[in-house]
Amino acid sequence: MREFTPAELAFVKEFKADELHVDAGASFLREGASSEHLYTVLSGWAFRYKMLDDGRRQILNYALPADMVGLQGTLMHEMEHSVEALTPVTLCVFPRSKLWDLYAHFPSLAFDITWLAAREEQLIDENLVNLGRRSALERTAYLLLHLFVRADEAGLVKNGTIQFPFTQQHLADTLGMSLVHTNKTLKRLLLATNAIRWKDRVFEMTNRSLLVEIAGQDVTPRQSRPFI
Amino acid sequence: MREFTPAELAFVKEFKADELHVDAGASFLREGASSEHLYTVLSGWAFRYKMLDDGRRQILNYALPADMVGLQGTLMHEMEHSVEALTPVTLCVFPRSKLWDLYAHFPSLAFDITWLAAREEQLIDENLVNLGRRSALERTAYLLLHLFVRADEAGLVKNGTIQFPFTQQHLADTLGMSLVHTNKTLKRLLLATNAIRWKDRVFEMTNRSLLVEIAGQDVTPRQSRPFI
DNA sequence: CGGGTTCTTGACTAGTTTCAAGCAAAGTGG
DNA sequence: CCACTTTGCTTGAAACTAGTCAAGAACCCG
Repeated sequence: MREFTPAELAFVKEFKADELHVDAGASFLREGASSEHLYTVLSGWAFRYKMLDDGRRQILNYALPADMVGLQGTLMHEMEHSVEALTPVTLCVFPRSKLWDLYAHFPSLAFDITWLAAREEQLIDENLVNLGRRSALERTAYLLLHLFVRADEAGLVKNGTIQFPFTQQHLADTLGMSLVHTNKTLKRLLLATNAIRWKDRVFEMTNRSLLVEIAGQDVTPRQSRPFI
Repeated sequence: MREFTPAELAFVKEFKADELHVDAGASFLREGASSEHLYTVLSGWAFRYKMLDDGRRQILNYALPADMVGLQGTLMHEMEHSVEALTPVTLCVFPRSKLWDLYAHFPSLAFDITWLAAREEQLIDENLVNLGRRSALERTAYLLLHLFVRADEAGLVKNGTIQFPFTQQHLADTLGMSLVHTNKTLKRLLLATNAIRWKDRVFEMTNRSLLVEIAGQDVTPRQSRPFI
């Protein structure tokens, strides 16, 4: 992450109106609502999702510490997706009203926000390829790889191991598959290959290169990124 | 689209380094390349896509007049997707080097760029839900609705009719389905419902509300948008 | 120790891909 | 102007993949 100038730092400090704690399972941004705020995740996992009228849910992406959510709602009239806390989450709150000041006076920060938006788009693009063009097994392997790398970037991996807050239902809703089929695919991945371990909310990649081979493509971590 | 101030207008004019013509079928931005330029589509259709190593292709989204492509490649080190002209396309070229000047001196334009990025994200989000959670029939109906509305926004619809440049392979690669199944689904949509007509590259929506009913959700057009 | 949520499994059904072949329209070159 | 090739569309059958239903096991929490 790049260094701030003192002026930027002062502004960002003031920009940060508040800190917000959200319980696991609570949606703090909702589709259809016009959001007054923009958030940066300081700790915990959240996910962006959309629901269809009949209850089908699609998880679009996950947000980890240093990720920003709610920009769409701030720029457009209303949110087109919801965001739910997967674990207890701490958020940094930016009032929408100050976003314009930021653009007017701190172009470097404005640039960073655009960077973050472009990065988010990149992640969804990858997810889209995953759903559209990969088989269930490849898809699942790729998602796990993706989540592992992102958790690693956020510093959540400790000796090859992460605290993994997902239920299989979450993965199913991310992968666009049914719960049952996700379970069976996961089992195939676990037993047949032994490339991963996942038990009691703890996830471990025991054979990364094998997982990469199954996924058909590696996921490379970001070198640097802005943090606002 | 909002009005520019004279100063903005002057800058944008100068910013526009060049105009570029691309033949149908040519990829003018490529995954893995570091792009020196940012483009705005002035006329024609293009599409963003990603390829897997074995040749599978996923189309991520389409770009119509007034849409911007290549922002990711300008901000990041390299492009993570390619862009191909679907019809002959006219592009407006912005040199990457001037993007920073734009942010520094024209915050309103910077804001517009962020708006466009957020809008693009919104579209991919919708596409993701479509692939992940809708059946083949719903999915196809929704895509056609989506394309029709966007073409309409861009002023390409003339008495309920558009020049439709897609092959069924394009739709298949957008929908994440095989060509054969796309063909059969399309036929089901055509015959069983009579909600659309598509022949000789000309597309017509003969029964919009029925199509909406099949898709399970309507697509509402944008009211206003920036254009750079 | 319940009672709820999550995970697991098998059997059955529905949806989708693959393969293969034929057709139609458009484009190319002798 | 007519073979000939190419590209895109269409169709049926067979094989495979994924979803649904149902029920039981395991786990977690108060």
